[in-house]
Amino acid sequence: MATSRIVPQARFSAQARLRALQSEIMELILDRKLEAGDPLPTENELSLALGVGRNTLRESLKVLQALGVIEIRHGFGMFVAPSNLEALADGLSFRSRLSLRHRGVEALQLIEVRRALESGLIGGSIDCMTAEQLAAIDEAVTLMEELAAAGEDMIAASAQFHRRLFEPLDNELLMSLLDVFWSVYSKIPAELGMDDEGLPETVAVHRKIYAAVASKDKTLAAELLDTHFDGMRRRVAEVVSA
Amino acid sequence: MATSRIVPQARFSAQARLRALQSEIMELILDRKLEAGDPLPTENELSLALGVGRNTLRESLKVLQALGVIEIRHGFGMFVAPSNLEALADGLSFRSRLSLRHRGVEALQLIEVRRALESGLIGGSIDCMTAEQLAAIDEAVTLMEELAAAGEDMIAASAQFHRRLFEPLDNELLMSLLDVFWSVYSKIPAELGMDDEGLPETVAVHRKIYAAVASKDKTLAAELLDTHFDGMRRRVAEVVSA
DNA sequence: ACCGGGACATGGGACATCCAATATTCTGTT
DNA sequence: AACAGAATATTGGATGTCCCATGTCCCGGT
Repeated sequence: MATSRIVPQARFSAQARLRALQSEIMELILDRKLEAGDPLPTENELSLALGVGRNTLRESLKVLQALGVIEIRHGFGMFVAPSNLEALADGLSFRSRLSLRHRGVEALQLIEVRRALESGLIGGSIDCMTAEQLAAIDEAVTLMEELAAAGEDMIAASAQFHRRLFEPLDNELLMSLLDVFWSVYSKIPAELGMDDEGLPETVAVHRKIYAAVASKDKTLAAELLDTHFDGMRRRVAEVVSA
Repeated sequence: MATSRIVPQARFSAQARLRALQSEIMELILDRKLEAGDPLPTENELSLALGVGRNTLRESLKVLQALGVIEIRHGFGMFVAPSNLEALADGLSFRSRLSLRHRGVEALQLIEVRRALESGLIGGSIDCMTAEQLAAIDEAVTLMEELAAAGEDMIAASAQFHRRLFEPLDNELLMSLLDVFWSVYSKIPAELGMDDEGLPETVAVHRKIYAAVASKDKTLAAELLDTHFDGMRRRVAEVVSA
């Protein structure tokens, strides 16, 4: 191997090479102090700068796009993306669906993590909740009740409810995570052929949670969330084991 | 034939097309009832089956690889991947570094989420912890103490400690999330120019947490974790606001 | 009979070169 | 001044070609 190859990247495993390329692009963004919304060099410039073919570069760029690092606009250019973990939902969702074919372990894990997050953070959210935000939660519950009465799908309304529960924390990361979990969770009933989100009990629990939050009862709110997710967990477990 | 393909969802943005292609591949995996470790068709077969060029297909495949859906082995083939969210760390980590650069709010959000997760799940972990797992935690604390005494870097040891705390739950999703958070968190001190993980107080807190876990005191363990992360939060907040 | 090395087949990795699709920007006409 | 269409820049996608990594298998040596 004394033949010191001129090749930029040594003969590391292919996976490592691709990741290295991605890292290089990210470093380039950080080095040039680009911020969200700023344009990146064009594909041609980048492929030249990094010494790789445009096609190889594009593979990395698409990955970065999927990871939510950059935004690619056809015919215009590439830009540093604003925060959003949405893309991760695809991978997670796929994995959960795959797991549901066996014993649903991943789906159950997802619910467990979500339970810990929501019941663990509700206290802090109650602390800094404004009257308007409380009213927005009330509104979401009311919408759920109406949809449930009409027998319509209320998964989206439920998501909005949970989202608004934690808006006071002003924590984008948490919001993104909740969105991801929700988008995965929303596919579970369809995959299992169950329809539990429409149950009147579910709506009632949400109403109770709202009441607890409104009365600033952190312990009760946390408990209710716990039982809510516990119920979900049990239902999924039942269907899967059947 | 492929030429006169009327392109079902043609007029959607290119982004949507790429995502659709990824979905098609995932559907294909699910339809064929492939499980983790099973081989996928070759790139050529897939590009033929899906009616796209091999290059385009590869872009999607690389994305799926990054999302942890498939595993690509050079010269051998592609396989349905076992669980691993490691790749997601790249995106998260990048974004956090981007935000640390000016505001550091995301760092605070990250710590908050981590606090909720760990203090919310420690109880369940204590419930199903074996003697061996407890011993492993003890070992991790001891390692931290030794490293701290020697004045060496103990971030990795700290990560191992937290990881072992939640091993009893056997929740891969949680483990992956903790890894992600840790990989981001480990970059915070460097990015902000602080060096707090080496403090003797930190080690002492970890020892106390171990003691609480060993005595099955869920409440105390959760409290200690809370204060631990709260301390972190305060230190980061100081540096950021300075 | 057993072991090892090398040829071979398979399949992913990388690149160059087209051309198509599309968003922005400029320009010319009204 | 305002609008329509052309020019341009940039990404999207397809194809062909070659390279290289990995696994398999045969064949020869021991």
